Amino acid sequence: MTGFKSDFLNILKQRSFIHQSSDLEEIDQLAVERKLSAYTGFDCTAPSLHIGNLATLMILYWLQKTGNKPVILMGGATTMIGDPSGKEETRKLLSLRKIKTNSESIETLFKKLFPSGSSLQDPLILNNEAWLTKINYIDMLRDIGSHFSVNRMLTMDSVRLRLERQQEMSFIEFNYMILQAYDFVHLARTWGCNLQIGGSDQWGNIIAGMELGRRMYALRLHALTTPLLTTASGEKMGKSSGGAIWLDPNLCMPYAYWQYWRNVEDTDTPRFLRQFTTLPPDEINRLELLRGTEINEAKKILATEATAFLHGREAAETAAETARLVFETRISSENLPSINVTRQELESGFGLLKALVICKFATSNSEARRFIKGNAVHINDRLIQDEQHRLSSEDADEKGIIKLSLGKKRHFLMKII
RNA sequence: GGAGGGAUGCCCGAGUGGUUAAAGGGGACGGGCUGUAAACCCGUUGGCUAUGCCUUCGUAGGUUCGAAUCCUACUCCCUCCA
Repeated sequence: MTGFKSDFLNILKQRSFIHQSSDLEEIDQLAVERKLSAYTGFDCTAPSLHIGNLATLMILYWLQKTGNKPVILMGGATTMIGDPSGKEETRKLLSLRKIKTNSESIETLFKKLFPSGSSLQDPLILNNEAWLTKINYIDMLRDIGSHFSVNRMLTMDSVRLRLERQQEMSFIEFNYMILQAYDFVHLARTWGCNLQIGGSDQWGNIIAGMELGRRMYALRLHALTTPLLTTASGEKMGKSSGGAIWLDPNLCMPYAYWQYWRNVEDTDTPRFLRQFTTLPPDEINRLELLRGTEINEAKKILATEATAFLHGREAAETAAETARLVFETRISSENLPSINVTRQELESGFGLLKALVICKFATSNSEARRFIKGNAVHINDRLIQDEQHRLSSEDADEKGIIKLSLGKKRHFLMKII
């Protein structure tokens, strides 16, 4: 019904992943013949990817699932330059060491998400450091630079928007596009890549690569971008409660990740179900029709499925169960974040303020005081208004657990041992 | 190389000698209403051993009873001219 011959494009269409593309018919044909080899490049500006990267990851997942080959490119070298696309100002240059540790930590995610067997569809994980750092400047200018028109580059959004706003654009950033274009051509020649996938802000960089391939070697390369992810209220996705939602479980626990999806806006739920779960379309259609409070059922499924995709089924079920106990039965689950406290430590006087700082609800005693003043702090569901309160075994339940709560949603356990 | 403008809290931005821990807005967080939603209303948004003390308006000095505000030097950014 969606009109493509390949499963790959049909799925992408159904799940609203296609924003812009080069010749879809050709991509369709390649996918049918299982000759599609698509790459996405990832910046190494942070130690983990975040929710904003998820759409491209999902596409790579479907690509592999439908019998084509995903190629993941770590931007070890391009991160040294800094992509100006979609950014209002120059990003500070990262130290080479930082980039290295970032790329290593991101790579572990890919190894987990795209396990290798020994088939043709095994993912390829590469780092452009391998070739870009070996380039000689004069050769580069003669072989590659000569194919680029500055006139044309100035019309690209990444450059044009900066110029129009009279914002600084350094020469190093101006070159970013050329390096990414070269990456595409290199991957095409060396590994047979014929498609590049990216967020919508990558369109200019991607077609620069397509054009370079055509000019240098008459290659037929293709482009596909995903819509920029925003929430219904128009915010960039992935920002919440003071920061990005990271994909690395060490930076964002599965429980917190589950909570993020549980708390999305109603109007986003159907789209997120399609994009970030692998549920069959029938099931999604059914969930989309839920309205009012029933939509909470859909959100729970969204949370569990999205978490399962990233952290595995078991972690997702645990998170779901923890949430169910905490929110629906008010029993504190053992799986909430916690620390152990000895009875001795407790008896020697354990201030509530200190406890709130330890469990990271507050960053200072002053902030903890403010929370208490604002009626935000509960111990075992009992409102505490005395900032001098000292924790004791009397605060614990029969199992010897003290549950600290900040607001309705954040809980932390202190287990007396 | 010459001339001018600027740097304020998470971000934007007002303030040009005392009532300024610094207006206003945004964001974030908390409370209320709800459905762990949105919208809306209210509150908070430097630190501490806390009716007080300490630190903060690019950096380092100085003037003054008193400085984000005045002076000097330095650093960085921007605009115009060459």
